[in-house]
Amino acid sequence: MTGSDERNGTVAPAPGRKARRVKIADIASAAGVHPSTVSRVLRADPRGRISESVAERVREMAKTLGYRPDAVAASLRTGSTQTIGVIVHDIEDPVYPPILRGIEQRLLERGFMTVVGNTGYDPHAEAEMFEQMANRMVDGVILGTTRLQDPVVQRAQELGVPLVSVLRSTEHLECSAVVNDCASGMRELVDAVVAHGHRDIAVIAAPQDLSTARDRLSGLRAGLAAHGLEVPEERLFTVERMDVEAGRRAASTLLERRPDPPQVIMAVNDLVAIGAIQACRARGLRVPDDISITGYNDIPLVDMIDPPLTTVAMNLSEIGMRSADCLLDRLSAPEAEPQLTRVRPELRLRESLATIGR
Amino acid sequence: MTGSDERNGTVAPAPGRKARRVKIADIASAAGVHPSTVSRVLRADPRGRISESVAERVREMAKTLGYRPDAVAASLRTGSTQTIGVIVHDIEDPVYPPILRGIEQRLLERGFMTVVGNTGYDPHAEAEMFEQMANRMVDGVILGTTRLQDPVVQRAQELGVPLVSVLRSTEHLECSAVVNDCASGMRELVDAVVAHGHRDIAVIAAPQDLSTARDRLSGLRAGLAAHGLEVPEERLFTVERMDVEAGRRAASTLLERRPDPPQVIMAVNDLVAIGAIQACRARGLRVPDDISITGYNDIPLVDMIDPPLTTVAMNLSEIGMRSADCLLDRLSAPEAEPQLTRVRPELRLRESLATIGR
DNA sequence: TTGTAAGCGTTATCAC
DNA sequence: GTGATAACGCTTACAA
Repeated sequence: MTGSDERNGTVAPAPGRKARRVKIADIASAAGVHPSTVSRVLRADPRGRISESVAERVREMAKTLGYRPDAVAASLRTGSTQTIGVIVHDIEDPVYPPILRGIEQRLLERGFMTVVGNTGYDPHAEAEMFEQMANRMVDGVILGTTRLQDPVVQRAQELGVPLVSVLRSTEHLECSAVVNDCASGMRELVDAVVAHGHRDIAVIAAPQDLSTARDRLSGLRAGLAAHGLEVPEERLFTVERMDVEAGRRAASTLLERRPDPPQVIMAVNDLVAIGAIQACRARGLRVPDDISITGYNDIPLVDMIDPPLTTVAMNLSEIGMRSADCLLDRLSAPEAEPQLTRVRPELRLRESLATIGR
Repeated sequence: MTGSDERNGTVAPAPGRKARRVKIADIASAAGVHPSTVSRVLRADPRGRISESVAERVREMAKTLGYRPDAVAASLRTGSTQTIGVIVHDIEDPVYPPILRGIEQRLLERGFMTVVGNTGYDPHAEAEMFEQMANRMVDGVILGTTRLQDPVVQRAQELGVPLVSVLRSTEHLECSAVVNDCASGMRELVDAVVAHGHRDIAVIAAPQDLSTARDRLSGLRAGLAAHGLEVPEERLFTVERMDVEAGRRAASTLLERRPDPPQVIMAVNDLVAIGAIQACRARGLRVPDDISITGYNDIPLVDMIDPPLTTVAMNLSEIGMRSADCLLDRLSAPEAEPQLTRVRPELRLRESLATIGR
């Protein structure tokens, strides 16, 4: 029974299906006014002032007839769909859901809907998806798959499609971006690692064509440099994809290569860190007694794994909301200069990082 | 450079912005044919057969001018947006991303886009969201928030909007649904619990207005009955929301109520189970030495927590794909009878379930 | 095989 | 204040 009273007055469509949809013209003739008047009333158009009596009658009629505006027709006329597109690599990657939630929440407040597309890490799919969305279905795009040089960003400029990059940015900030402040997060993490007595540090990084991966590595190096340390060549490894399996393989390689394991493995993200933990265990190392591991992201449940993972928590839903704000700004001011917004993350110290007696 | 050759022939819009968008009429006059001919060529309309020479010329022109079809205009004309809506409670709930991925993947293959909406567990938001989507923006809806009696399902019928329920179903199958086979999953789990020697079993269930919650509880009872067991009133608890916090509170209450803890707590899902683990620990109980815990869902990382959680893995992406298939079927055959599809889950035995010596 | 013309439902811009 | 009218860009009978 909840909410059913909201539909009071709605004429149930005759059981003989497919009741023709009520349109503005129907309301107009029922209320004895012109369609344009109805339109003005329903959109509360501030220009054409309508007498309250007519407005009342029209609203009444609209409700009685069960009028539902046709968003497609309105879009064709106005050139705006009140919809924005979000492109992500893989919605199962735990960084995306909180971002999407932030985006969606903010957009909904402003009357926008959100269409989502997965690329499955395929640049071709990404381009294709963008084209589809750009074909007038969306008013703008939030790109969560941005590479340092990204053809999609360029294409968006060609087409004049408002675009904001989220989570990553392009090399020369060709478009506005809202990112995590990876460098500062990494520095805090490095400070903690060093403060725990670690000196022999191995790193599992990711391909440097992603700004996140690059910022994390450079932040890490900067942090170490501040302590007079560095990452020797043979302690630096790279994964192609940032998942558990890749982390496991990289850590295995890492542990094979030298007889003595490092004191700590700093992974480019939590999934890779988890893979590293598994690889260490597989070789009989205890974590964190024999070797410490750090991640990045603080994805759900990493505080519950064994051992709880030391990591850096991005403020993902905030990043999402900011990117939505940013896109909405661009819709109203398309010519504005691209802006880079950095959202600060927070260090999460947990048991996977042990203190080393010196 | 990848893929840029695909845009060969595209005339870069003059730097003097806002190049008017190329439309079918432009191609028509450029190619010296009628717009309708262009339309037929571009949609590869099988009826109006076009001479290959004209077709060739038109395609050529379209490419040269950088034509991009206007999806909105086409939708207004055809009445189809090639878009479907998915409504979920909270995209951060880990059950949804794999489902969305399955849905999106399948729909994309068939040329559909996916718009997603979060309700935040608010029935009013759910109804609102459905109305928005139904206002001609989508060809159909996949509902992931279905309650046993769901006004949205009824509303979809009124409006003639094709709708498929995913993950849950309505009481009397008013619409097609693709669900996990909760009952059979629970039975398998109960068999395992009993086989491990447990007899004193506490249950944290969820409100029975969700079909999943109901099916799990009835499956659990049926499973126990098969072993001549039951859940006494004082061992049955209910959480309002299925998250960690609620699980923690329920388990605390449970442990307070009787001096002796049960041998095992079977939680309605993994998050609740994790809350239960935390509550047990907070009261000084070791898991699984002093008390066993089981979950349901096998969300990411529950195999990595301490202790690894015994649970049941739904086949979520398959559920997603099937629901997409089901919706597409309904688009072509709207009058078909509602179908219930059950997808079988798999038991995941892990350390959180200990063997009890008898 | 191709052209003609009539919309799809809405809103913007005029007039009155 | 309200009405008339013309698009928005595309598709599709129907004609030729």
